[in-house]
Amino acid sequence: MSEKRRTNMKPEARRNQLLDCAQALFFSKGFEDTTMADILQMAGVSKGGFYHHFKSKDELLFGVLDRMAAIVFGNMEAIAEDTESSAVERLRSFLHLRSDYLKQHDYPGQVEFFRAMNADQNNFLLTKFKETVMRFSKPALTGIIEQGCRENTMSVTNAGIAAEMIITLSSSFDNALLRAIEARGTPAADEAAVDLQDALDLAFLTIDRVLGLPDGTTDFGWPEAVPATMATRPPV
Amino acid sequence: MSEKRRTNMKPEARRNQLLDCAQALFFSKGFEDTTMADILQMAGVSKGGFYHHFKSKDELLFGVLDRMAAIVFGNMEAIAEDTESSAVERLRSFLHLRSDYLKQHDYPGQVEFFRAMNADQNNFLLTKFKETVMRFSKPALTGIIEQGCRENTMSVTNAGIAAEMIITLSSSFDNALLRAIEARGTPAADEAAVDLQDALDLAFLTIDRVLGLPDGTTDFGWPEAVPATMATRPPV
DNA sequence: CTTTACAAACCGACCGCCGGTCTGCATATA
DNA sequence: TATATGCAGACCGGCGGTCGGTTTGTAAAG
Repeated sequence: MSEKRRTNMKPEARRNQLLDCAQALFFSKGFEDTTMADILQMAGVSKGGFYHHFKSKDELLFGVLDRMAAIVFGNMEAIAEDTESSAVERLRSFLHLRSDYLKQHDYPGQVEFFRAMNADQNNFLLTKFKETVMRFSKPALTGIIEQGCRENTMSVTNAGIAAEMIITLSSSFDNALLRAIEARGTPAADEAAVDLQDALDLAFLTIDRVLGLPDGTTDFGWPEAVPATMATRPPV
Repeated sequence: MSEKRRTNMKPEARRNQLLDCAQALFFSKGFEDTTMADILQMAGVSKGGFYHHFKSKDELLFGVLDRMAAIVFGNMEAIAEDTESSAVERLRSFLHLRSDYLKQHDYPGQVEFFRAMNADQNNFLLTKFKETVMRFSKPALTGIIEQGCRENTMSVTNAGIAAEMIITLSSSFDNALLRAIEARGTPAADEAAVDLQDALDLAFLTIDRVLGLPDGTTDFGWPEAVPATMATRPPV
């Protein structure tokens, strides 16, 4: 009668499948609103099966983030190992990684993603995501700054601390971005767009000044970012 | 037989009592690890009684934070309404609110508090705390910066955005502070202390430069902060 | 080509707990 | 006594996680 189909898979394959399902669900429904039952149903595996591969739901999240980071920051190694270019050039490349990524992928989707990540229910996910970004990008940026100091184009007393500050700064305009996204299609949209542009400009101006570079050396790398953001469809 | 003691209280009194209990528990055990049962037991009230005054556990947290902020940022109004002093003086006063608070209260306790707040289980609490700080302090700081622009001592294009950035910056050394706290009593303590000092210095240097002030204009306001931190007792 | 043996993958009923609801009672005031 | 409201506590659905047991792949022994 009822077919009790069962598919044994190799550990790595099953692990990846579970990570796939979890990633899709976490980033659509949110971390807290995704239940183990959701994941199990989507993967077609039982509770016992799941907990054979992961020891908790949190670990599953960490697995997702680490896997993502490994992919997203793949380009970073090229910059990190680039010994030809000047420190300033490498810094600019580094800072453009984010905008390059945004431009190359479906931007409206990214905006929705950002919106979802900043909801209360995704607090934990967002924090862990930021931690992951910090972990993966700090070493490379530190190296760049150290090179800049050796070349006398940058001047800081502690490259690691400066790197940390810059990575923090890179998300200092998140608030403005979130407000701009929420303001799409409302009367407050124009003011929010100006604020967002100001926030972007100020963030990179600050990076210049922290490192002792001339104003205007660094930029977001996507001049049309603000209009592009405002042009995405507001949610119904 | 069993005495069914019951104490009807005035709504405001009961509300405050519940906030007191919740505050004590949230900041000792953490938000997620504090159950409703814990709070109810401590307050000596039933579930029905509690939910008559608050509609959820989250709302209780918001109540705690708002009440705290109203007290902690009480001093800020004096600065905000101070029309005598120069913008730079007011900025310095504003930035010293944090160190003044730390100095005046039991510092080892504050360190433990900070440590606890940064644990995973308090993620939500910490985020909401930061949001509250932002909400309460941004208007005052914006006003100060606007004054500074009028007086031509500061130069920014968007005072509100600059204020937001500075408030973000003020917690940019949280990472270094956390590492230093965790390193107390270990061989890595000295290096962590140097990093922390560097992070503090860089944060305020950055504030100077964001606002176009001479280097060294602003500071944390507590030169002995780092040794004082390292001297607190590490946990067993 | 079996048979046997064992580890690994997997199942799903079950558990403890948590935040929140609901019905109804106790108490203060008029 | 009538009414409003502070309050009690049994109850609920759902959650993440556990555990004893079953199925499956595999490889050595017969």
